[in-house]
Amino acid sequence: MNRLLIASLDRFGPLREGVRERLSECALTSQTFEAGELVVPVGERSSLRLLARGLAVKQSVLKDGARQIFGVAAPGDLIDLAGLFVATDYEVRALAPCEVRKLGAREFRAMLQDHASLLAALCRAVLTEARAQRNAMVSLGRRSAAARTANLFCEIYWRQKTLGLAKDARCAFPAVQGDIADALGLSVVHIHRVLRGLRDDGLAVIKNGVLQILDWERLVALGDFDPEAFRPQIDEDESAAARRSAPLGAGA
Amino acid sequence: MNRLLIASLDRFGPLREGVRERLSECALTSQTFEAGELVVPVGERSSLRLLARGLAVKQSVLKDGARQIFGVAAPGDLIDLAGLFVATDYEVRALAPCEVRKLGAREFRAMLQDHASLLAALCRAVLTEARAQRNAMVSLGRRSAAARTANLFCEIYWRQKTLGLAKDARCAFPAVQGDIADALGLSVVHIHRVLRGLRDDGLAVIKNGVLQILDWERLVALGDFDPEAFRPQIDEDESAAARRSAPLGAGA
DNA sequence: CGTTCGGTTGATCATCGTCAAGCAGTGTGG
DNA sequence: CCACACTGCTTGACGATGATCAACCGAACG
Repeated sequence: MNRLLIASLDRFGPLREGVRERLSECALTSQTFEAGELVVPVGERSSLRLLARGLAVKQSVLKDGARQIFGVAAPGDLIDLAGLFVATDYEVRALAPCEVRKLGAREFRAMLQDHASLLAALCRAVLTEARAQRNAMVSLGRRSAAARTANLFCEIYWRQKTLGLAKDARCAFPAVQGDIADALGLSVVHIHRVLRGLRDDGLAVIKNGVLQILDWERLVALGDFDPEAFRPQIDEDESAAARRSAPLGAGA
Repeated sequence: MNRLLIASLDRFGPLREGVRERLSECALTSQTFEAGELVVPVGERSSLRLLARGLAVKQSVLKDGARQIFGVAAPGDLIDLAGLFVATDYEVRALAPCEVRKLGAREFRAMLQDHASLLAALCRAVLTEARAQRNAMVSLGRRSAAARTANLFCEIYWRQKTLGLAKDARCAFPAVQGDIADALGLSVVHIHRVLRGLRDDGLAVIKNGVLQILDWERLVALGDFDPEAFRPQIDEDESAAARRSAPLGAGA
């Protein structure tokens, strides 16, 4: 039951052995959400929530009703890192039916006190999130509408592919055009035009919540995509050393 | 000599007493940079660098020569957090003459092993950076050129004011129009027009590297500025408890 | 004294947003 | 079974925001 959580934290590892045991003994509450439901509200205090299944977005709704999406969460992602020490400043909303596993706040905070390697893993997870955000900032600030869209499609596909969630150049992306618009700082109408452009040019198609990559190379070139921006920020030396001393990483 | 570093980390505290002692014994190398000089190159491995004096920007230069600025660093900021566990993905460049104090990588990493409270402080610092980035994402994605500029001016002024670096509604902001453009995802020409607009409307003026706020209320309203986005992500409960048990925070 | 850098201005143009309308699929209640 | 409403997609017309191009100015500097 906790294997996924441990494997996910291990992505940002190395986790010391004591933590794994302790984590595997923890009670996780599992919750499911329908598409469109609010998974984490703004102002929530974090309790280490893991997205186990489905897709969700981290977003903020502005005073004037506009929305900005900060990132898309895939299975294995910790979705309330922003609330680690204070209340979250964004909300999480399900894009598709989701399963979320949650560690109690008290238990979680107690573990943080005892286990530095857990804190280190979380720190790396936050760094990874920050890096992905910087990629999005480049898109928002300096890339054309088509390039932004291509970059987002590359991200969505690439991340799911590394999780084994893509096949035949297809993966899930159950976002409506309004979601894509709010992720890329564009209008719905314009997103529609860009989408048609990508389809006409044979780069990618999105249909019925499924993203199909037609020409990966050209999509990467158009979107200036760098997979490095989404790699977990693990320390190569340290993690290699840890793997030697404690063989067997709980595979993803 | 190390007092500033300790005070700065304490902003993200609480730091346990042992860490403070250990930090105060560490040798810091101090470096100065002229305006325009490269302070931290891309791909550098972090060694806990503190901006002690001056202003700098965190930025990335794209393949096509375009530039995106991710944030402005003020005195007391840790500027190479992105490289905590891997190589930095952005560079840091001095906006004004800067003084940077740097802890050696080996020493720093050794301390991280021993002192969980230092790691926690760094984690909070990273969370703070991530939150500021999200504010910038909202600007880039959903705010007009004038609102973006107003928001940036509010940030620059507010942060320096909380450090005691502003007086008479003035603070340092030695950025050329091209810098502001690259921070806000706009062109130099357009920034110039926005700047003139803000001046004509009596909101703010920037001249000779000095930002002068003329009407804070209206600037905040125009920029939809929320100071919360820049508050250090300390845990209110924990830090209060720590202050009780270990009175005396080395004041900023 | 020429060069460079930054600021300023105007003219023109492209990207993208807004408005408006129509269409398809889906669910709902009469 | 059939309006009806609702949501999301599509398309066109129009306009605004902001980019690009070009030129000039002033200050700093070698």
